[in-house]
Amino acid sequence: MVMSAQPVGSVAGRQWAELLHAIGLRQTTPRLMVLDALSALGHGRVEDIHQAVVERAPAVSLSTVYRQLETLTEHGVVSHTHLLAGTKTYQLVSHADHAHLVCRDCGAVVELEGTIAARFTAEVSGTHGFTVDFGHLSVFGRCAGCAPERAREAG
Amino acid sequence: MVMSAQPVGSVAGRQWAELLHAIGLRQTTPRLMVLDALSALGHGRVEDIHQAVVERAPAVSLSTVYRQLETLTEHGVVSHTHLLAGTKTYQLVSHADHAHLVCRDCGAVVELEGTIAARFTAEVSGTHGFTVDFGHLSVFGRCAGCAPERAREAG
DNA sequence: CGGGTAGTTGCGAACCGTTGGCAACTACTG
DNA sequence: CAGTAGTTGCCAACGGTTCGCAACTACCCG
Repeated sequence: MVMSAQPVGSVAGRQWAELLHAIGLRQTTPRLMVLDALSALGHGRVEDIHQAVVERAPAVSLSTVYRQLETLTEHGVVSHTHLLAGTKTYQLVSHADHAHLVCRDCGAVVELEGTIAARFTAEVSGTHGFTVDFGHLSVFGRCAGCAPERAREAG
Repeated sequence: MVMSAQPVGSVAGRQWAELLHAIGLRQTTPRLMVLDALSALGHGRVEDIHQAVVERAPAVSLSTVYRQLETLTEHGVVSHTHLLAGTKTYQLVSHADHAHLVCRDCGAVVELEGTIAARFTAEVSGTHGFTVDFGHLSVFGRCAGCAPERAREAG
C-alpha cells in the first residue's frame, strides 16, 4: 500500500548526493548505505546500522561503518548519544534517587534538584505513559562554568 | 594475608555489617572496600571505584570489583547508570532535536514530546545554570506496555 | 575455640566491540 | 581515458569486561 515512499535508496541517494557534494565527500556505496540506514532507522547502534547496510551491500565491512559514522559526525551530518564515554557509573541505591547533570566540557557531575526531576517524571508519565527511572538518568549538556558564551563574567 | 588493613570503616564497617548480614553476603575486605568507596565517591566508574579500593587494599583485583558491583547490584544495594547497554546510538542530526525514552524491559525507544523537553531544559537551566543537550539525552524507565504492576495482569 | 564448607578471591585467558595500518580499489576531475 | 587521492576491506591490535579454576577464608556448627 505505501507506494509513495518506497524507493528509499534511489530517491534518497539523490538527496545524499547534494549533501555529500556540498561537504566534499564522495558518494560511495557504503556511505550512501549508512545514510540510508540512518534515515530509515531514525537512530541505531553501530551494529544495527551495519546490519541494515549489509542487507543491501553485503561487502560493506564493519570498520567502514564505524569510519562513516565518524566521518559523517565530523561533518555534522550525524550525531550520537552516549554516556560518560560509554562507561557505566555505579552508585549506592540510597544515592540513586536523583538524576545527574553531566557537563560535556569539564566532566563535572551535578546532582539534579529533586523538584525538577519529579515534575519531569510526572509529565513524561502523563504524556507518554512512560515511567521514568531517575536513578538511571544522566542529562548531558554544559554546566554554568562552561556555558557557551554568556554567563561568563569574572573570567 | 592481613585482610583488615586499616581502620577502613570502623564506623562504616559496622553499617555494612548489618546490611550484608541482612542480605546474606559475607563481610570480606574487597566487598567492604567497594561499599566504602561507593559511599565516599557518591558515584563512579568501575575504574574509579577500583582505584579507591586499591589505595587501601592493594591486593583487590579489578575482577573482584566488577563482581562486587554485580553482586551488590543483584542484591539491590548498588545501582548503575548506563545507556543502551553502553553502546552509542547514532542518528542523523536532523533527527537529534529530541530526547529518547528507552524502555528497560522491552528496549523500545520512544521519542519524547518536545514541550516536555523544552520545559525541562528551561527549568534545569534556571535552577542549575546547566544547558541541557537534548540531542544527547536518553531517559530510562518503563514504557506503558511494560509498566510495573498495574495495567497488566490479565495475561 | 577448632573443623568443615561453600562463598570469595586473584590471576590470567577469553571475549567483544572499536580502532588503526596497509595495499588495493574506484569516484571524480581534466 | 588516464591520474590522483579519498575510500574500502581485511586483519591485527587494543582496552574494557567476563569467565574458569584453584586457593583462601568468613561464618556456621559443635
